[in-house]
Amino acid sequence: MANISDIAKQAGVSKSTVSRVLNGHKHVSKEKRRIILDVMERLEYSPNGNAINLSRGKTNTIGVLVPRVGHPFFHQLLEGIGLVCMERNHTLLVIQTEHDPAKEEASMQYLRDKRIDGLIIGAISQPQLLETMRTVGPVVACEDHQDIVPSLFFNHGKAITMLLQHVEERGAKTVGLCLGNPDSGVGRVRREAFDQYLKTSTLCHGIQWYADRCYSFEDGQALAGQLLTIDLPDAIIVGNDEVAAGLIDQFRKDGIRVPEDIAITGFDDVPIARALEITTIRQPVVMLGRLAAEQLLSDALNQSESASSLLEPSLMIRQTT
Amino acid sequence: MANISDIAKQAGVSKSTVSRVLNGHKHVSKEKRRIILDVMERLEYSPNGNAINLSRGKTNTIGVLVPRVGHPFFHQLLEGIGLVCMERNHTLLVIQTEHDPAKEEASMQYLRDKRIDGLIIGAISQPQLLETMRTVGPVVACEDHQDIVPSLFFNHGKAITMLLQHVEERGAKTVGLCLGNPDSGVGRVRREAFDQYLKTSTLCHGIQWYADRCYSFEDGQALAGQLLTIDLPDAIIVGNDEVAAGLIDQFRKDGIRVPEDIAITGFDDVPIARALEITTIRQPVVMLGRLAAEQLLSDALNQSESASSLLEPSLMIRQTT
DNA sequence: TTGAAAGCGTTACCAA
DNA sequence: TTGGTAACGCTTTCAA
Repeated sequence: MANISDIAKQAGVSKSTVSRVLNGHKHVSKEKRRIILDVMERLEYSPNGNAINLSRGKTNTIGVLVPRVGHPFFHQLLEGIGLVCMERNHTLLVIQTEHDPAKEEASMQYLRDKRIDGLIIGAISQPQLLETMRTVGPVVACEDHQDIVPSLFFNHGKAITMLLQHVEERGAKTVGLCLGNPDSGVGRVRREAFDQYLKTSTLCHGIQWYADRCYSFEDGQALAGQLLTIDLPDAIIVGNDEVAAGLIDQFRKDGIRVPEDIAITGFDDVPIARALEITTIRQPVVMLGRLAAEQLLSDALNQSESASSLLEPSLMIRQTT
Repeated sequence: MANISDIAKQAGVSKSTVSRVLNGHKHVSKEKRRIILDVMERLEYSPNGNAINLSRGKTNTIGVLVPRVGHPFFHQLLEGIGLVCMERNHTLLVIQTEHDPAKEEASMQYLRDKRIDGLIIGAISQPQLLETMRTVGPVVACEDHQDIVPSLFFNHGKAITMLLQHVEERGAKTVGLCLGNPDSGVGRVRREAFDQYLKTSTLCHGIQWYADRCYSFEDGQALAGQLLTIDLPDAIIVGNDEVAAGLIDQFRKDGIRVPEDIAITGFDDVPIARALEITTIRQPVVMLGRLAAEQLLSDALNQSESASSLLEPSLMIRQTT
């Protein structure tokens, strides 16, 4: 593979001059520029990205930390981030943590490493890591960690409150809760809002109606099975549409009527929620991804103060409540 | 930020020795190793990734080309690839093309660039590009381009045949077809298999029962509306579970019974297909991602001959046929 | 407008 | 077991 020296030699100029045309600098004579471009063409020259990165001290690459790209929230987030990357000529490095603390910690290495210019946190189970991360490079979170790093996130607390209010209005006296990862920022916020709401309401909750680490349709089906062995609550708030769908599916198979016997709410408004007419929360996740990426990029360029902001959810009322 | 020279100086050894402990080489005295590690700790040293990449001539990073990460097929593929990357200590660079030819072409740059060690093609609209790509670095495709590059892909033709055979056995005399992008490789293969089957069977198809560019739940609902203005076929083969779900949903709302009045099949076996009990085709997409990544990595290491292979679909018979 | 040379932070070869 | 030094391929500063 030809390198910059080969080009310089063949064109009869110095590396500096070649570098100048490479970077579109002025102050290069028309003739030399033409010769250099010719030689490049002839030798099928292509600059080495790592050398550029090393020399410039930056990579035009941003990393994003997600537990799993298959999860609807995260792949929508990735899509938004990816779009901004395209527009602004950046590259997207995806780090899947599978909620593994060790992997979360290892991800910091990329930043330290200088292999990425900045990092977007999709979700993190050890927020304390953020303290160190932000000393290593620009970080933006898509969960509420605004006391530590700039954060853009949905008002999950408000969403939970809206759901509880809604099922209560529909006449529920008892309510269950099913979360994904209870240790994530989102998990904790949801849990807190749930507990908070109950304190000021006559709605009842008992530990037998609590579950977590439910992520899939099948997890929902399994949960339905468990719930059937006890008295059902009047309503259950589920942190994810697919899990809600699994619950509904299994309940109906077992002759439990939704919403008459139990009201069920989902989260995210993915297609399955529309198909099953699930009452759920809609959030513009792709947009969140875009905003986070834009924030990070302008941050990395010191173009603006880093700010946090809270995006509002909307309640989609359908047939399961 | 401390670099390797700083460490060497403070530890009173040469860069070479530091490099040796960094890479876990033997032939370093216990004592020096300890001193060096101490200094590293004290200075919070972290090696520069770009320098390593440049020096080694490789990055332990693989790229993957997808139209859109939000599409179910592609995010499942990404998930599989991502898992292998984790296991084998590699990093995943995601390139979203949005079907844009210019972006597909630009993606080659990463390979040329040496910023990635290999490239996985999720989908590409200009297969001729692959000719050049494979001269630039290792490439594996997840569509059928086996005449050009190693390819791992599903047998879509077989899947269509299985579906047609199944609905015919169930008594269908007339059948419709609904595709996504008819110009994609997958679209063409499916169409061809469909036409082929009809030639050797008494099943009937008419142009009024054909549709394409249907991608979403809503597209399915709209299609149901259109079909209702004409005589329904006995069965319809739909290229995507979400579209099938939309069809079913709208039909049921309009009092059409599925499968009695019309049998409907989907494709992909995503959660919505399980929720609605849709007869569909299951393809282990995450596994395809894993296999492709493993193929690429062993390829990049010259560990094996590059081979292509055809993965078999399975028919999931449920309640809509 | 051009070129020489000093980085950038590693690895790896060759001697010692 | 160690160290010196030449790569790796580019950018950038300083002089000319």
